[in-house]
Amino acid sequence: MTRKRIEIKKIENLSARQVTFTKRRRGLIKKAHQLSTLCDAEIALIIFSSTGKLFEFSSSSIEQVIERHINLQSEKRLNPSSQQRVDDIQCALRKDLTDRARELRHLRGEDLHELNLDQLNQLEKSLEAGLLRVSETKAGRIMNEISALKKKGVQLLEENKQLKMEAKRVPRNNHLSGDYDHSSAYSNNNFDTSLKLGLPFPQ
Amino acid sequence: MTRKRIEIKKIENLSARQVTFTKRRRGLIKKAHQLSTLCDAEIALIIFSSTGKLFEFSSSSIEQVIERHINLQSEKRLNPSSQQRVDDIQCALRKDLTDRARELRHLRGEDLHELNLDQLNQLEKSLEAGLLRVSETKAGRIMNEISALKKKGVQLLEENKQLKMEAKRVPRNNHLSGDYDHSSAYSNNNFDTSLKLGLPFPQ
DNA sequence: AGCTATTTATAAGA
DNA sequence: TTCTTATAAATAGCT
Repeated sequence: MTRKRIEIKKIENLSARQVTFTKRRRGLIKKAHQLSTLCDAEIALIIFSSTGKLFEFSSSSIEQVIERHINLQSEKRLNPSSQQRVDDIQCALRKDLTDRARELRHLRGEDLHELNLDQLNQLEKSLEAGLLRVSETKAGRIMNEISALKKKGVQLLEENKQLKMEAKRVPRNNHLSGDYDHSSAYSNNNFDTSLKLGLPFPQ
Repeated sequence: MTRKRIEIKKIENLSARQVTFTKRRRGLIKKAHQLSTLCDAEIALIIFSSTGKLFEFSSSSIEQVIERHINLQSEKRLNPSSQQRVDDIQCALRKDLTDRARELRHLRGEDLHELNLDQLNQLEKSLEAGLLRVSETKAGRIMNEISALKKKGVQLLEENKQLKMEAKRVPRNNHLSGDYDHSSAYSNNNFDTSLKLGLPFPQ
């Protein structure tokens, strides 16, 4: 609907998806409001983001609209008792849980026999994309840690110099330990960070 | 929104209202569908016309979306007397669900900022392992398909030979088409299976 | 969060 | 109701 026409299928890029979700969600709710006002309609709109966050709009009480909807539907199936409803909820929850568990198993490479070649291909692509992102994030994190450590090293070095200068000026009356020169440990800018970070590879 | 801008208030003219209702209802449902598809959101849309007619859209089961909505709202009220145990169960289920959702997002490389370096390392290892298994499974599947195709090829070749021999014995009174030698298509054991399987790479 | 170039949606008219 | 069209509104890609 703008700079470029887009295909209506899941937006793979996370941040783009989030931006679009925010924009279109607002648009959708606005349209729902307009329709209810213009045409005197009763509307309930429930939106769960992929992260599980809830957004909703309703021309009146959303409960009321849902109630009305349920009534209409359940003239066929008897008005479900509250116990029945609780059971339904648990059933739905369990189903969601099972679905996600299956998805997780597949992502871990388990129960792959359930999948056909197309699905395997898709899974493989998804894993590759995820792995790429994780690796990139990790690399960024490591670089940050290295920078931080280097900075700290320089700081310590400075501090050390200061201390030594002061020590020269002041006659030493006490011989506290730990007073030797640490600078050599930091003089090499490429000191081994991997040990401190528990990395799988040395720098 | 078109020939003329209209004010968002109830359309008094009945037929104009009905026309607008029809058009905008379609538009709204279309937008809801697009949002659910583009952003992987779960959406339920319930519309009652002023005449009481019901229209609805839902990305999955509308009941399921409503259940989910009710769940969130009704943790507070909903037979709070006896159902503490039920609530506990649901609470646990929902927690599981959230945990798994988070895990899935991480495996897809989303929301990685939540993780520390150790967790990222672990995640990376898990993804690598999963990817390896998927790739292996896929390779195995492909090999099977290739074997099956080869076997089929050999079979056809045999059949073809048989037919040709019979054709020689029997004086040909009819000249049905499709009677030429297919064997060349299969004589090369390394014929390109990837085309038939729609693989991302040629063998 | 804003900004536009475009795409969509749609009010009015046929 | 359906189609057409002029115009308003929504929004994808950028910044």
